[in-house]
Amino acid sequence: MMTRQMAEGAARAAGRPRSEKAEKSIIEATLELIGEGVAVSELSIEGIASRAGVGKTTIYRRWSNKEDLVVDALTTLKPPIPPLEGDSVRDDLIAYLTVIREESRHTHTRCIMNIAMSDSERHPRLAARFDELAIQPRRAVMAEVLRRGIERGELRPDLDVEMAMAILTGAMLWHTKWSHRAADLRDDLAERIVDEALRGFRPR
Amino acid sequence: MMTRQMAEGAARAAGRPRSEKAEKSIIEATLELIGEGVAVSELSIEGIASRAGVGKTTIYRRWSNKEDLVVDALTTLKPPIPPLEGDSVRDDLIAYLTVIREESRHTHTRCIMNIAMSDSERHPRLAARFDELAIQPRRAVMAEVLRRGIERGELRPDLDVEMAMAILTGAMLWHTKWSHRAADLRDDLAERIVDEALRGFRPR
DNA sequence: TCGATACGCAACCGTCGCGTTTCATAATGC
DNA sequence: GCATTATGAAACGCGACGGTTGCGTATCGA
Repeated sequence: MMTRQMAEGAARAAGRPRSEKAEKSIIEATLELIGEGVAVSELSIEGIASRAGVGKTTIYRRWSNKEDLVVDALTTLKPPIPPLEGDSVRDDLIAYLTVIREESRHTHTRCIMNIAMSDSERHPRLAARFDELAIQPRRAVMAEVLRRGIERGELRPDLDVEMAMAILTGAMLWHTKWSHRAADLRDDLAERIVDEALRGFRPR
Repeated sequence: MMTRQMAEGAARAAGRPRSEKAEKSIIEATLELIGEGVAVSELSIEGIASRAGVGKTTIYRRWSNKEDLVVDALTTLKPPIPPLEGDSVRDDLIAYLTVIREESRHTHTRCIMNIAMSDSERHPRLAARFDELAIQPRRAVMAEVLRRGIERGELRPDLDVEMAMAILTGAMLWHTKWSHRAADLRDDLAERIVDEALRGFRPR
């Protein structure tokens, strides 16, 4: 991994090997802090070290700067992509949006998203990583659902898949971010979004 | 203004009055820095003072902390809401989304939005202010357009206005934030979003 | 056993921002 | 003129953090 500090391949293990546990707890602490709403610029190596029960040295030995560490930390995020094999496009989309909604309920996810969005200007590498790990896989899943729907004849053959994804995902994000009336966040939100959107997506 | 440091009403002007110019340049500098992508947590009074050509004292005399200052700065934002009196819902919506799109092209707007979104967890007052000044007026305009459309019979009478707004605005935000293919950001983006969305919004 | 490397910890220096104070100066009312 | 208040500039002590170094210890291969 480019961002890592040497001691990966060659190097010959001559002395005490690096503690796998230390590394894990460092990354864990980093993700925890991020999950608690600490912005990248506010993350301090000292804070991470103390949270991880680790010396600063141990961190600097592995990563030469904060951004490298955060990039590696994000890498460990394995977003669970739900398998969508329902009977209909409607079922799959509702299941998908429900997952998105549940995720964005948790502060952890929200903070990570915030970082991805707000620090994207100043930390393009972070943004790229986040996109690669979190956004793209979901896009792929959703695109596949929509394509299947087109094949099955549930959706218009000329449907712009990208546009459809933007409408569905955008509507959900908008609601979870800016909704002001509790009524808009009812449990059937995903269902209502999908039903409204599908009106225009189905063949006429 | 609650957040302001006294010397507003009573107090009797006994000595040298506070410089109106200094106050303006402080707020201006604050907005400039925010516009350049500096997060609230990274904003420093010193930085603002030096940018504004002002002593720190002058700032502390007026605001007791950073957040108060930023709140006041945001207050001066007067988002221009375009008058939407087109011939059709389609025209109005396209005009509206085009404005949103143009705004989000400019780094200034993007950064302010970033702050509003990412700092909303830690600075609820900021988020509330931003919502009041930037979000709500736009929501109102768009809701009015949609309601007019319903009255005119251009839109389904049972259309959920909130949902429609979420779909339209969400789709545009999603595109401008996460779009990866240049093709998705073509000049006719607003038009394409509106046309796709309206398919489901019109009476059948 | 020995050399090498990693470990946690503490100390270190340099930088930066905060919030305060002091200073000479400028603008106002009496 | 005189008292009063504001101004920009500079400096203060303080704490947080970065990044480095040394210490004593732990864990590896040879």
